[in-house]
Amino acid sequence: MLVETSARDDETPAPTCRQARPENGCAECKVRPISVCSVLTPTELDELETLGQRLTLDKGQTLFGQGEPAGAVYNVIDGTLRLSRLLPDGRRQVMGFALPGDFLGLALQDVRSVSAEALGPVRTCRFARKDFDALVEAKPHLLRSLHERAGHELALAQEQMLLLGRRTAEEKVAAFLLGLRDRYARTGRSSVTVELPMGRQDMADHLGLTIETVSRMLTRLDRAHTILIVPGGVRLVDVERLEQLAAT
Amino acid sequence: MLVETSARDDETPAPTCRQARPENGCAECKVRPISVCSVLTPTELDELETLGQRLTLDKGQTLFGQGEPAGAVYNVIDGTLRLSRLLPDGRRQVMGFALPGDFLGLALQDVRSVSAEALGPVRTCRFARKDFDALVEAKPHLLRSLHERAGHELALAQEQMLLLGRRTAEEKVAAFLLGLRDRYARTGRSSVTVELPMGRQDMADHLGLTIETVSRMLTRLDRAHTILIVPGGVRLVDVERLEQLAAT
DNA sequence: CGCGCCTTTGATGATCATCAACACCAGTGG
DNA sequence: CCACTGGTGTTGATGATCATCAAAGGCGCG
Repeated sequence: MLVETSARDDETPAPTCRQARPENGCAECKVRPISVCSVLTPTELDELETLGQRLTLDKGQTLFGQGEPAGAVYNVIDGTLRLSRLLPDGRRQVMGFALPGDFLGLALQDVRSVSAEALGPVRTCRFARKDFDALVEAKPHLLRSLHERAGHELALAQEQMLLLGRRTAEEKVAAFLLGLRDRYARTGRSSVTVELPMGRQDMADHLGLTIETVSRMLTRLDRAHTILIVPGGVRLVDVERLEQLAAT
Repeated sequence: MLVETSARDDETPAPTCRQARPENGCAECKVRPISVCSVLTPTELDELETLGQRLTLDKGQTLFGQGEPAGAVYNVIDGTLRLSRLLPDGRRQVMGFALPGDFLGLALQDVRSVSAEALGPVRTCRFARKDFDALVEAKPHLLRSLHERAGHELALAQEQMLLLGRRTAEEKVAAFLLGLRDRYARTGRSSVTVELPMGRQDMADHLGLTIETVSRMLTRLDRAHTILIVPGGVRLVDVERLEQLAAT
């Protein structure tokens, strides 16, 4: 989920991040085939390579914060980020999680509407808004690709609205697990074991529940042998039952 | 809210709709300045005019249904549409409402992910997907405009997720009324009286509540002199109080 | 070992859903 | 003219789901 906004001027460097040139070029980039870059020709990739900057975050670090000017866009290369919004009184809604291959800054807006925080070690490819805008201006097929991704985001957002508005706690958890499995599958990592890089509180804030309810629903599904809770994730034992719970 | 998908091949004509050539050209179109068409030059407008078709719906008629191939895109000229998604067991989530100036089919996808139904008499401008795609292909600035709108939709969708996941019933209703007022304001119709073309059930399905709760919250706000319920809508009496309830 | 953090589990309670009845209005036909 | 009907909205009584409050269990790490 890359629900994001974008920037106008150059950006204050992300507060606490190490930077480095990519150790290898875009041509060998692990996520190129599934990222926006997949629509670029080799020549265009060379162009892009001169603009991009590798940027690494450690667990808990903030890539950008809600309300900041959006001075850059990012490709996620490795790791997971939490995209969240805060209400003034501290209530939090997690809009989604960004996985490798996702693009942050799709909406090309000027102010961040969400914060992005690393859930573990994260590697990204950073482009200044100015540079990226020029590129988009010059390459309509890149814009087209961005727009297709935006359409996909919109669909995910709708799915999430349906979930938040009309599903029970158990259905929410089931749908979340299946959705995550599907996203992993599309990026190659297909498995009955679904890794959960986020904590229970993050899941709760994503599903509109409390941490206690998430925990209870997971143990309920576990006790019913629908899933099996394992360190760092869950194993989907009875996918059919999960799909029945999550029924679209 | 135009969260929508799009079409590939030509579309089966909307079930029960009268069709007619626009009685007057795009140049005089009431919503042109606020629609996607605002980015087109007079020459391009002429081009567009040969492609568009006026399409009128009566209250309750369906413009398109969830799961159908998306054979056309639409500009809403007049009236209000409800955009909704159904769960197999009948639970419904209203993703949003399309107002004059809104564009349906932003996402340029092949299958409709939501249904669009007229809440009253509606006039639209219809373009076959095929034609519109060709136009978008040829005019990058049109694509850019669509993308900007998509970004705006994404922001609205996020706002709605926050509302659905983390707000109380009273806050939901307050935020909904303010949001509607703001949308009316942007399209010119600014007023302290907010028209509510949708029924209570539609509001409930939009806010993740039941019809009874919506009704109760409205009367509660009315009794507290925060709003005044009037035929066909509400008058916002204490906007400050509403904003405090809706606090972003 | 012991401290901090996250998660789980239990007891209680509030919000909102459900069930039920009634009011209101428009349209229809006696 | 008015009773009748169906649709929509309001109000009240009751109840279920999920939040809140509280405490203990597990785990990594200094």
